[in-house]
Amino acid sequence: MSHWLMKSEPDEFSIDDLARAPKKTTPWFGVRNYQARNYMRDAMRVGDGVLFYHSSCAVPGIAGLARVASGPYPDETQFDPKSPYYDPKSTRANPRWLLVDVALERKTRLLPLEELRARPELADMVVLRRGNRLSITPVTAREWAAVVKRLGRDAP
DNA sequence: GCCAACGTTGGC
DNA sequence: GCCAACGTTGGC
Repeated sequence: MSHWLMKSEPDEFSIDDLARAPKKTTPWFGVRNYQARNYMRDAMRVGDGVLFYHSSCAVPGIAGLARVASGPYPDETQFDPKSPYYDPKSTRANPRWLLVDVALERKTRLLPLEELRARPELADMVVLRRGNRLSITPVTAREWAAVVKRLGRDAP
């Protein structure tokens, strides 16, 4: 099993939105970066662990645990001219953007970016690398275990 | 709002 | 295929 960290802006789609979603599951729509797409298309497997990360907000950090819940399939928003994620160069016959479903495991306390940076055992996390902007990054088994340990119990 | 870092685009 | 210009990300 592999592990991943997936960023979402809580103003757009938060851990609470995921908790309210049908079956607590959402298609991970809107990714328009090839490397992140390739992770979803080629590397993710159903059941892989996901750290749900809140970005571009007052206190960025890990907000919950989730799982990959489907294989890859086309992101519908690329075909919708009214969507901000519309891609006129993509066709249904040859869709450019694929996604996977993500299902909530549990909401946790917020584990702030600042705390991630402060932990020596997490120092090598890809998401912490200088200049990193990838919205999906791999997480090692060791990092996953260390994060889960620090997350502790569920959010009240 | 600033700005460093990075990905993408497009002219050549 | 190079690379400058531009746009975006995302922490601060």
